Amino acid sequence: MRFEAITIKDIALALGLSTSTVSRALRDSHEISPETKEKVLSYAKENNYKPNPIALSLKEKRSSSIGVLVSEIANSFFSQAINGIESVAQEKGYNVIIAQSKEYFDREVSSMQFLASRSVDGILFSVSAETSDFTHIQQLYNRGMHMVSFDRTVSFGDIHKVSVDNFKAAYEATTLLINNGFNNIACIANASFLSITMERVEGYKAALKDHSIPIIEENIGFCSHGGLIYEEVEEILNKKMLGIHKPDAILACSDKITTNTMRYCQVHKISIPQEVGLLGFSNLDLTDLLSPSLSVVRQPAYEMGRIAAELLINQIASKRPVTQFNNVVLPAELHQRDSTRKK
Amino acid sequence: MRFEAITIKDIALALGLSTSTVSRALRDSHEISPETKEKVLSYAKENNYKPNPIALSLKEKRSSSIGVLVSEIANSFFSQAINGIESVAQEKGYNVIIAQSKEYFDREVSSMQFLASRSVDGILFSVSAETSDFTHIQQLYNRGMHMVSFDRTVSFGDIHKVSVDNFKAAYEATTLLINNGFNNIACIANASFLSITMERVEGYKAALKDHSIPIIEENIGFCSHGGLIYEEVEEILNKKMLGIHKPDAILACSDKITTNTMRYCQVHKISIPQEVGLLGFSNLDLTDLLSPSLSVVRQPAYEMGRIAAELLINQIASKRPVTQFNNVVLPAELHQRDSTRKK
DNA sequence: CTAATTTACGCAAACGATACCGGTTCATTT
DNA sequence: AAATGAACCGGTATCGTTTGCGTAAATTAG
Repeated sequence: MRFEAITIKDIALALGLSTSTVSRALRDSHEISPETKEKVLSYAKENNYKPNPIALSLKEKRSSSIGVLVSEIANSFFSQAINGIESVAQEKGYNVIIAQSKEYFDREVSSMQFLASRSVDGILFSVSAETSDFTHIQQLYNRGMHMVSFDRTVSFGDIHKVSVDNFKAAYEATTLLINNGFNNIACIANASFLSITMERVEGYKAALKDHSIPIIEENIGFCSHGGLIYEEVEEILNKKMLGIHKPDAILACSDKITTNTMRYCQVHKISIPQEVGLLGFSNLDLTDLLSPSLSVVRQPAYEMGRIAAELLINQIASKRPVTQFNNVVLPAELHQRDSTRKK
Repeated sequence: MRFEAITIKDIALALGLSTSTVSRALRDSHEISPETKEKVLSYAKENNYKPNPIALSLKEKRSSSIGVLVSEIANSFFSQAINGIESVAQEKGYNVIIAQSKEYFDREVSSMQFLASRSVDGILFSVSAETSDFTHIQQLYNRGMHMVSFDRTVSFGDIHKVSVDNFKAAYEATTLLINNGFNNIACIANASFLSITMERVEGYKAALKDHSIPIIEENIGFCSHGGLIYEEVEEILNKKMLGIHKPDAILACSDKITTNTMRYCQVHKISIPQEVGLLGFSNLDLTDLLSPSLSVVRQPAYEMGRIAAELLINQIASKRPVTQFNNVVLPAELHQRDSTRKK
């Protein structure tokens, strides 16, 4: 037994009408008599008629679904962002179809193609750690796909973007470390070409400069695969912690890097904040329960998801082609806790 | 400019063939000459032809998409499970459409209706904390919707189920607490009628019984809204911790309850494990970095998602109606850490 | 009372792809 | 030489819905 719903044809047959009359009655057309309307409407209600969205999609050339492409779902920042996206989509009657790149460029390309081929009306995306080339995105975009870039945004111009003020967040985080007495601060960031990486590293550098602290390039590390696996972060931290300029504090520039750095310190018995201070970007909601409690930059992930989804759906629903592109920049929150408080 | 893809009709027109010939050529039918096939195939490749999945869905009466209904995406267990589901779906060419109940019965019903009305081919679900009545699920199921129940399973019979051995997990967790010298153990669980709650509480009780420890009903608390918000857990813990039988250990029976219990102890300055031991179900991957490091029951969430998705997709693809229903029960992992080690 | 207009509905095409039912060539068999 | 049968391809209905157009009956205007 297959799952089958009642169709307009069934209603027409049952009531001795044509499908077009039924269709118009359901859409409350003026050229259907009140009595017929009433008959159709009540019959439809009784039999729980729901228009077939697939037939509608074929006809209207739109699917009422949006795709979301992120590097990893099981990541507090992205799952919160998806949460926001889903809430807006639900309100506006859209499906959310999710796909993951797992930080691989190839998987990003194929996932995006997958979404496009599944006729989503638009795509919300945050690029993978391996993505420095945006042609696959731009091609899709130029062919008319509605797209909104969030978090790790793209460099080309005419597209809505939603992110936090990464420069300011990193600047203030670094300043906090400096004000707490740390002066040899390492910065472990994501892949070097990502927007968030460049902005955060710039904020880090600017804070050092404004406090007359020399910028040491060896103090900056990049995780070319997003710090997704522990070993990647370990390798980079080994270079810093066993190097000549052993830092007295670390600024960890993403969720995964932060937790993996914490793990590194535990594994290698490096005490925080005595031996090294730690401040990380993180959206976990129990960073205050960690040992030590962790100073963090928290991004408004849920809000970012909501805004990005609203921009996308508005763009999809807009009659005229959109020419005004927003670059929404939200403030991040800085929470000071024990991991940056020298005894 | 709208996003438009090339269709079979375009190919037919360009090559001076009929749509049916093109269709057959693309599907490698034997009744198309090799030359024609070659022409069609190369033209299709050149112009990046992708069959329109919506048209296919309408014709074949299947959408190649599955729905996932969970209480909350931003929850480590569910995001990992969705991760597993998505990986299988990707392999088999299915979309994953997600919906959240937020632990509300009403939202579960409407979300499930939403998924059904969007013509998903099947639904993977874990019921909300408020769901004691399964008629909305059973109705959909009886109308022929393919469904697989995971984690918080349903009570009716003929349906695939995937879960962990909750009884055993709770039994062993409780036994660990007992063996570590705790003997007045509170159990804070999810809503009382959920499968996972009943099984875990039974496991807890059985362990007490087997160790000749009396079962005190006041030591058992239920979070009727899943412990999603802190205040709910706080209220229940207040009753236990300020009551007559103040427990010396707590078994927290879900992700959210575990972290909120930990938060409670911090807020109320209750030292773990000195004043109270804590062992919780949790799928966070930094419970070892908490203060103190947390003893946990960890569920194979990714694996559960994979298995559930495979069962569902196999059922969808099956020609004959499925009569054999699996009840997959996986083992959970018990990790002993400091939160259960009395000094 | 005729002519014009309105009302209320049906017919059929369209969206993209598939599949059944034919039909037209040739080559092979009796 | 006629019949059979592959081989190859086109026409068309179909999925469920919307919509432009056509048209009969009913109403109104002149």
